Amino acid sequence: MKDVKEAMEAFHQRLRDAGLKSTRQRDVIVETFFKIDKHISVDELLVEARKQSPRIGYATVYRTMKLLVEQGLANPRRFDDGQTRYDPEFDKEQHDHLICVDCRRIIEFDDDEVLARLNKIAADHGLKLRRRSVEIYGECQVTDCPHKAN
Amino acid sequence: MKDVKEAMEAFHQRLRDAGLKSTRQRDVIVETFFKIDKHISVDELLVEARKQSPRIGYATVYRTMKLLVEQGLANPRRFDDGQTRYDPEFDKEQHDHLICVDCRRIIEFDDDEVLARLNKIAADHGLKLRRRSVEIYGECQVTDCPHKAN
DNA sequence: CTTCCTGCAAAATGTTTGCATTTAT
DNA sequence: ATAAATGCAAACATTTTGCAGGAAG
Repeated sequence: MKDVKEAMEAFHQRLRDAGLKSTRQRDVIVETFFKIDKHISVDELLVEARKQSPRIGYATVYRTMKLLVEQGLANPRRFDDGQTRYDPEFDKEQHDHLICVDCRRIIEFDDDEVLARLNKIAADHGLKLRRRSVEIYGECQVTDCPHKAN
Repeated sequence: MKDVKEAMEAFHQRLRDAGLKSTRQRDVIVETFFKIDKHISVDELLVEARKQSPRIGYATVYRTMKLLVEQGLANPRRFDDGQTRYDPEFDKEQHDHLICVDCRRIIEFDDDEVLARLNKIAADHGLKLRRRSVEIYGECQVTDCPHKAN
């Protein structure tokens, strides 16, 4: 997320629009989420948020992330490790993921050619593409993968 | 799966190669899995398998599916509904999925152009594609979607 | 007769919910 | 004042594990 302030404003606007309340906990969680700007899990987010506000509980993080998803500001992702992770989704194209099976490194990509083709495939089946999820799992061919030895 | 017999033979061969045992339960589960040939969940598989062998437990189904996955005869999939489902993977190209968000219908597809592009993307990042997961979520544009009304 | 497998129940995850209390509007 | 949010613990759903007994090689 390039502009955390902008994201927070969008968030507050959505809260107002929905008649929901702005609270310290939500602000801490959401701001942490946008600042970190990586594929963060609820566990990790809780740890970070507690540095700001130590009494925050799991439930609040879950509820806040659900809210962000509903408001279109975050996307839940589930890769191969059983944890739901979240991506900021604000002023940004949807993107896809390349995951190293050796070190679990996650690389984002966005490829017009793939997307165009997926649109065509959907259309050929009478559907309109609303959302897609493209993940490539690969193994390192170079020696820069820190966990390659495993 | 076109040829269940062939699939079972492959399964038994893998068991032998790995020094594992062939049991009634495994046979029932695996044969059911290959016969059904759809994206089946553990729950559904257990129900079906118990028609053949009523005392089969959850754990055995989980363990058998894990085994099939390890042996490369099944692929776990997780779409948007929180359940792990399995696809047979035998003598068959890996394929991808188009999911109708209105009726949850799942259409399989396999597109060389997409695959070629994904291979290139992986290579460009120094990885070798080992596996991919491509899902398109779309909404019906025609009137043949049974749950469109929802 | 040894090793592996099964079924059960218990444990371990990850996530959601109910409720009394607190907080924002 | 009212409605919504929090934190805690309990409930849930799914998957994994420990173990005693049973079956396969």
